Amino acid sequence: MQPPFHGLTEFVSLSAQDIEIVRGWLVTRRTLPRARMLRREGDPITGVFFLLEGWVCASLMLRNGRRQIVKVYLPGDLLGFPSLALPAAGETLEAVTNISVCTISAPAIGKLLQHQPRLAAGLFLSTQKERVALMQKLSWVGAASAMERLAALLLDLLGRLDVAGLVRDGRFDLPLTQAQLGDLLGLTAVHVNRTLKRLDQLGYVVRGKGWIRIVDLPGLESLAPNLPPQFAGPVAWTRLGGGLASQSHEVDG
Amino acid sequence: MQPPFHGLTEFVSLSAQDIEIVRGWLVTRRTLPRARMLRREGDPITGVFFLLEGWVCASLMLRNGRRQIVKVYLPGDLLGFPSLALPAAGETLEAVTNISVCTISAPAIGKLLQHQPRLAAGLFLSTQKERVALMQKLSWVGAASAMERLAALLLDLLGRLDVAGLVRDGRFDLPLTQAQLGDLLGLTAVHVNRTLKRLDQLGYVVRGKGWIRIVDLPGLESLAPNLPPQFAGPVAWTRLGGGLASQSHEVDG
DNA sequence: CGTCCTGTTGAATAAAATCAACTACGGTGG
DNA sequence: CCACCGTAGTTGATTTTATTCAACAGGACG
Repeated sequence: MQPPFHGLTEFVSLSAQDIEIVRGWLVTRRTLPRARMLRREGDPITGVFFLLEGWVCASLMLRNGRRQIVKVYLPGDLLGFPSLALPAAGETLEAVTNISVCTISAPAIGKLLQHQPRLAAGLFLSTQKERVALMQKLSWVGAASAMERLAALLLDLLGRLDVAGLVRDGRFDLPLTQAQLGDLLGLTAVHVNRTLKRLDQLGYVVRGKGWIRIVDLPGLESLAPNLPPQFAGPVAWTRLGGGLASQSHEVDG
Repeated sequence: MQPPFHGLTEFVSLSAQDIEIVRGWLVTRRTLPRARMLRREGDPITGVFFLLEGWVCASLMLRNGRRQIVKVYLPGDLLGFPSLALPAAGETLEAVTNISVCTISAPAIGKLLQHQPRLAAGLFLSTQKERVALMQKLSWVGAASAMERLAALLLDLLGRLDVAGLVRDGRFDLPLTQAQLGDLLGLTAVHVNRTLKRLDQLGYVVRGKGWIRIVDLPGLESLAPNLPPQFAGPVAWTRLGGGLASQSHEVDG
């Protein structure tokens, strides 16, 4: 299987050395079974992960006993970056399915940030993209009804899985339990169940065990409170592919 | 007034050239009145902002007519980075109070990412910190009661304003209206009002017009669903202050 | 064959939203 | 100077949405 590098080359074109480094990550590849924790909140920070196959979710535990899943990671995603700013992990990373991941040590990231400006810029922009996605998720949970949240989530997953080549005829695997969907959207499992049933009855989706099919895409899109943002792509505002520009600290108002 | 650079030096020590660049930002300083938009969702991306004085909030509009404030920025914060990954702004930036800001053009950020590895690494980690904060906010909105959300928000503001030297005896200015607090926490203004009143009556806080005082800090902390995370600080996992290390793509499992 | 997990459904309950007044306040303009 | 208006805060009554509690069905798995 071709490693899913689409996320890394989205914003910048990598140098030969960059590519060599990324390929180097692959030697750490290993598989983990469903429900295994890659890390728990509070664990010391060892590094980050590159997900090759399967689904992973990042979650926070709250003192009131509830948990919030803050992100579902799909093949090609980089995991664990937020905790780099912390002395101990701020998020639990749990395999939702059997997965295949690579490990990248924190010092390796440090060296990369110092010596591989292209790759570093790519990671930087990729991180900003994650922030945008997180902001949108916050807007779903904070300001949308259960139906709107579910519609937005399904569209988000559809788009991201499509990029990874994991959608056929609008149908994709959905390995999350309804309880996990609830933790993700700030709803109870019971309410997720009722809402999914309603989406089904209204003809938006068809459900099977472990999968779902989007039947009425325009309908779902009109239900969703916002659409997945368009990203800038490699021809961004900065000529990161260009030669060495002047180092003057150019500033304008 | 000393410019609030505490956020920039939190993770890395800057080189002389880095510092020169940051000081260069200050020449773009300007003031804007309360309620002025720095940018609207959909505007073309010109660059990012460095907030010197006042409060700014970043928000998303939803199609259902509601809006979600995703972040309140305080003096010393860098604004607008997430939209660098987008062709058009993904967030509206609005001055909550009269403010003083600097502008940094997108190409300037691009050059910085290529040629100033220290500063770039500092911005990178600062961005990860923002992600952690956003993840926590998502957990409040998705999995906490109105009282818990308000307690967590007040503690967050207290801590951040304290760093900026804007707290005296537990009291700080709170220029947000109750409607804005509602948009921030995923509640209605009416419910924010009732909840604040309850926090007051229970002896956690004292309110005045435009300010609030935290009277029972331990009490509020026990109410909050999670505490502000500790950040790694300048002695992080990576020797960004050290000399040039080998460029080998070090990886471990 | 039993047990656990996941999904499903119903009934009762709780939390927050909605609707509607009303107050206080600051600014604006006559 | 004062009347007026819009904004922000407050409170009560009612409704909606989602939660909670409870029970049961189907499958997977040991």
